[in-house]
Amino acid sequence: MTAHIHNHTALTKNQALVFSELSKADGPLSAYTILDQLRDEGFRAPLQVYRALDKLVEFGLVHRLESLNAFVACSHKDCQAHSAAAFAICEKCGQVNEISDAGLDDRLRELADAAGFSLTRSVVEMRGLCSACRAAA
Amino acid sequence: MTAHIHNHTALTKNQALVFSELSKADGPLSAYTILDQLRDEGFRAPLQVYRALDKLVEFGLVHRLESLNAFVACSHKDCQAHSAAAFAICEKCGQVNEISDAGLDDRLRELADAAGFSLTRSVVEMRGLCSACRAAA
DNA sequence: TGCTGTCATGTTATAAGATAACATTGCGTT
DNA sequence: AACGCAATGTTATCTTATAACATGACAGCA
Repeated sequence: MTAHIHNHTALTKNQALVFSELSKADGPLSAYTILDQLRDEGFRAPLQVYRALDKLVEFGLVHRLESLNAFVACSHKDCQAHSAAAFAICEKCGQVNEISDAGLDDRLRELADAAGFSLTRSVVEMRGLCSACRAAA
Repeated sequence: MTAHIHNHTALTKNQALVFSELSKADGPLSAYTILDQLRDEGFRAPLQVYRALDKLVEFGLVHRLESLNAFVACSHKDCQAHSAAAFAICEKCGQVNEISDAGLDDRLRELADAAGFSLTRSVVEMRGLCSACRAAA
C-alpha cells in the first residue's frame, strides 16, 4: 500500500504557528482573527497568515470554507487520502462538522462527467442547525 | 398543482437594472463590476447593488457563487421550485453551468439527517475545466 | 387634506478580506 | 566566499461588504 505523506517536509515556523491556532480553535477562524492571535508571536501583516494558510491548504492540513471566508484544521487525525470534504456549518453556534462521503463524491463526479466537465475540486458546504442547537430551539 | 410564484411583486428599478446586467452577461459578475456597468444609469454606491442582489437572491432569480464572490442569473427560464443548485465553474474561461440534480440533493439530505443536522441551504460548486476548454487543451 | 407607516433609495464612511511589489534573512550547496 | 532558493518581513493597495444615517415615493386611512 502506498503511503500518503502529509509531513513530507516539516512545517515552517509560521505554518506551525497558524496550524496550531486552527487546531486549538473549536471552530473556523478568519485570517485576520489568526493574525490578531499571533501578534504576540511577532506576526505583523496579513500576508504572513495567508502565505502559511496557502501552504497548509496545499498540504491538506487545513480547509478553506468558501461561504465563510474562514479556515478550519482538517479533522482527520492521521494521513489518509480522504475524499473531497463536505462541511456542515451551524449558523447558530458556528461549529463545523467535516464529512467525507464516497456516495457524494461519486454523484459529483457523475454530474461532472455527464457535462463533459473535468473536475479538479469540489466545494460542498451545508448550512443549517447542528443537532445541539436544533435541540435547544 | 400549486403554483410557485417568483414575480409575486414586480422588480423595483434597481433590482431590474441589476438583473438585466446579470442576464446579459455570459458569466458571473462581481458586485463591483455590476456597479461600474450601471454608473451610466445613475448608480453611485456598492449598497445600491448589494441591496438589489440580496432581493434577487431571495427571489431565486440570482445565485451567489461563494467561491468566486460573484453572482449569476438563474438559468431556469420559468418559475419552478428547482432544487438546490450545483454549479460547474470553469477555471479557464469562467463559464458557469448550473446543474439541478435530485440525486445530489437526496445524498446531501441523507448526510445531514445522519448527522442530526437541520439543513436549510447547500453550497455546491465544482471547479475544473468545461468541455470546451478541456478540448482546447 | 394631511398624517403615518413602510419600503426603496441615496450617500458617506468604514470594516473585512486578499494580494502586489519589493526588501531581507537564513541556510544548504558548490 | 559566492550563489541560489525558499521563507520571511514590510508597506501599500486592491477588492468585497456593511454600518449608519438621510431622503424620497407611495399606499391606507382618519
